[in-house]
Amino acid sequence: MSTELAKAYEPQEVEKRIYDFWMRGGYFHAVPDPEKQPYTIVIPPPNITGQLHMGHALDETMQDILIRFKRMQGYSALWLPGTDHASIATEAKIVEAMREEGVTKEALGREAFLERAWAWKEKFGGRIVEQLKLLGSSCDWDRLRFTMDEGCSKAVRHVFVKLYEKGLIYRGERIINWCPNCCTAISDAEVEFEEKEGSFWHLRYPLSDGSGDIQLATTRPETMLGDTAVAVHPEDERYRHLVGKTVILPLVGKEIPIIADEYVEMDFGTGVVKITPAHDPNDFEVGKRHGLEVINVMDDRGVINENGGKYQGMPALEARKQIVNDLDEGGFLIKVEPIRHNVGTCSRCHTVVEPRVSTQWFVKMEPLAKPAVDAVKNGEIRFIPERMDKIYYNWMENIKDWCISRQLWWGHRIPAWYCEDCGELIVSETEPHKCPKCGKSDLRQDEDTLDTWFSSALWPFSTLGWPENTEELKYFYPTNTLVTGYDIIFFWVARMIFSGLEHMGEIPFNTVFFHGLVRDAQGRKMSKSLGNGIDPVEVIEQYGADALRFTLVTGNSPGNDMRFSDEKVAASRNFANKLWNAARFIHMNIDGKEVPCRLPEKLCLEDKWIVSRLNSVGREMTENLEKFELGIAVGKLYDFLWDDFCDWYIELAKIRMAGSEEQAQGARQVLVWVLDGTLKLLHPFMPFITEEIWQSMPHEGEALITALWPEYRQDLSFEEEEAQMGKVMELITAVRTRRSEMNVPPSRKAHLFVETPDASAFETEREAILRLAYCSALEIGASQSVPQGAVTVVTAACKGYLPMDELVDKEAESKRLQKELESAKKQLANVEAKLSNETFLSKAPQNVIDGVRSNGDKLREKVRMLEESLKAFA
RNA sequence: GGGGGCAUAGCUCAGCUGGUUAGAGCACCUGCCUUACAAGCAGGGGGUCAUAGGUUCGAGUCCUAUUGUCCCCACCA
Repeated sequence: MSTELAKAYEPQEVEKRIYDFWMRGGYFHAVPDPEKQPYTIVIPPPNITGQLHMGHALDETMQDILIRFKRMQGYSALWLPGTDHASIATEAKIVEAMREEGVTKEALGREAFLERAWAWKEKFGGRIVEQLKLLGSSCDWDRLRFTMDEGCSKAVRHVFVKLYEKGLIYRGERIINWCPNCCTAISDAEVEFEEKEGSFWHLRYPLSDGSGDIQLATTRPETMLGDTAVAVHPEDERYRHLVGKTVILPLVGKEIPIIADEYVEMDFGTGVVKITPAHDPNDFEVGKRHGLEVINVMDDRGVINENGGKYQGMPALEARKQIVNDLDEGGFLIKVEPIRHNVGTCSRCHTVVEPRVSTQWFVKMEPLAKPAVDAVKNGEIRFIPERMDKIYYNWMENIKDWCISRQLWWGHRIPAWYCEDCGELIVSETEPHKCPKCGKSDLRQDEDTLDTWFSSALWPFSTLGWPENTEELKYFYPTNTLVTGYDIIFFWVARMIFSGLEHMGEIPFNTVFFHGLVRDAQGRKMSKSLGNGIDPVEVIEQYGADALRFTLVTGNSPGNDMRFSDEKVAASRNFANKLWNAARFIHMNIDGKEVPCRLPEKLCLEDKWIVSRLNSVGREMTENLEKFELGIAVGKLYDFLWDDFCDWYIELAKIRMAGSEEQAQGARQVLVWVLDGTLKLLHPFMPFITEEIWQSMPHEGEALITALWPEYRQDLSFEEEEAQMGKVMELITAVRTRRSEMNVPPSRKAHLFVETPDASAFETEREAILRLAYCSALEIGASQSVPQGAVTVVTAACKGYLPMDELVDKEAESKRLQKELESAKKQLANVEAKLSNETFLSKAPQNVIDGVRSNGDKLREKVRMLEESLKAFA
């Protein structure tokens, strides 16, 4: 960078070059280092099929900020990257691509399909990684992992076998959620309820003894083919006499019992429920209690099977039509009502889920959930924001067993084999060659694969080499912070917690930092169907990665959703540009000169002020960052850089640049030093521009990314000077305001008289006042004889007069002073009321009382001065 | 049915453990090309902090209720 460069910061060229520089330097690589403390973040692995979206951008930005911060603080900071195979999502995409070629999975066969899938992974798995780099993510790319790589797969098999042997994984026939489109079982967490318009069919089931009928209603008439009972509430007087009797199931002609079960709600509908154990979770439970037969009437594709009689071969919806029609003709249909009800859909494809009895693999959750709840309750793991605790408890405490088998090919194949000969089930980490029971070698591996979240649950330790006890695992586990969206607390966070506790005997991370969703400018969720998604890559191209990052963390608090708009990015870009130009200004003044990045021996008032401000901003930011208040932290630096450094300090420095060489050199060094500190504090948020500028400035060390984070220094805290400078700034602002109100252009300078009991600060900053308050001359003293009718400005520390008689509307000026006096008096009255309040004085902390007292003193002085000025008009 | 978030300037939002006169960005108004930056500079207007109670010396901040709004979980056939 040099002064010849563009007036505006151009990120496009800089970012690529700086990222290469970091990569070449190996700065992202973290190793176990006994001299340092470890700090670890594992990335929430993005799907290999995915493209970078704003959610990722937010997620990665937060992680990168934390990692860069910790790295600069001297930790061995590991950010471990990787990607997820996303079994169901990826398989669906591949199948879809194949359909366009006219190829089906079945025609291709398992092996050939998997070849395609791996090719797909090679082709697209790298894309998202490249996009993460555009954001500036300082991941340790040497450690890039994939949930289906050898190590992770080994961990998966190990865990499966271990849990099976402990009895925590079992295979069994249960009612599960079946997606007829994806053609696989899915877990409860993968079902999304959507409110849909439906119909409520009221039916009549005749009693077998011919004594009448019983009426009930259903939203899914096609399941009646599998009805094995009709249920009423045991205390329902209306039906008590019917319990134990049977009805003839219409269309099927089978005799089924009327049973009593408390599950039935008397007040809902007719108080009679048809029971279909094979196709409804509640009915399944009822069926178990009453020993009812379970008749599955649908196949994998949601087509009526051989149990459906004449309806066999019809897809469910078609069967529904036909059945309703037949019921009507048979006189079994009473009426049809429209109804809005919640329907479970597949979270991936939004097909209506079919509850269905099927043999699947499950993880027994209760024993795993308990310690996982305790870890959060006892504070070992902390959620930010805290309210996420409740969501977590609520889920974990009502958890059902986790269905982990999927009828898919892309994923970790279940390490279970069946002996074709004796039927023995063998669960093993490695492929068995003969049956341990009968000794035959005719073994067949289970066809199913595991839920994709089964492998991601192991991510914090499988990526560090587990089940081997590697150096990395010992050093970096447990990890420190997990950054993720609140939407995957169940899918992922909860499962990592119980997995870590179960397999490592230790929590996987101590803090979970949740962020919200990035919404569009109108507050809508970004989605493909709405077409309102904003591509982070395009934003980076237009405004730069730093501007995007800054936008994503500014002005929002943990766990809350945020709106994203072009205007916000533009504002962030402007901030980057502001910094760029401050650096250009400094270059103008130091290029060709010997200026070390070191404070000069002698600091003047404004130097001490800015140094002290930077010092305390640094301390506050450190505190904020440690509390994960990223937005607050960066906000403070924004104000410091823009308001204090640019608008005041640089303006003040210009005066000294034109002064003696000694003055100029002092200013140059302070400029360089303060900029250096600012760049360090800003680096985690805006890594590219800060590194670029830092490299061009006098500095110590080879890269900003590894520079030391500024520590608070007591010797650089100058409270008195900050107060003195404050007085001067207040006067300058007051004069500017008065001039502006009178529409006096800066070109028209005026004489300024300053009356103050303590002139020292004003004397010290004489030149600054002259220049920044647009003065032609300046007189400072304990008292001033001022020409009649001068404009008055009153601050807490002084009174200023501007003899601009001809511009002054005497009456208006008098009124204005009167108004200002009243306001000051009102405030003073407030303060005095407080100070005469005994309970306030006895109960409020001393520092608050002192604050009020000193404010009272200031106000009294101000009132006095205003009254005096007003007299001049009388 | 259960749980939670949000409600602060025209708009988008900050406001950490309660403590002087409630802030920012954008938008708006006025004046400035003051040789770092017009993506800028200097000023300005604009808020009874959703409503009603309560706790407290003191409430945007804590408690209760109400209204509006968004979300999560469960799910009635």
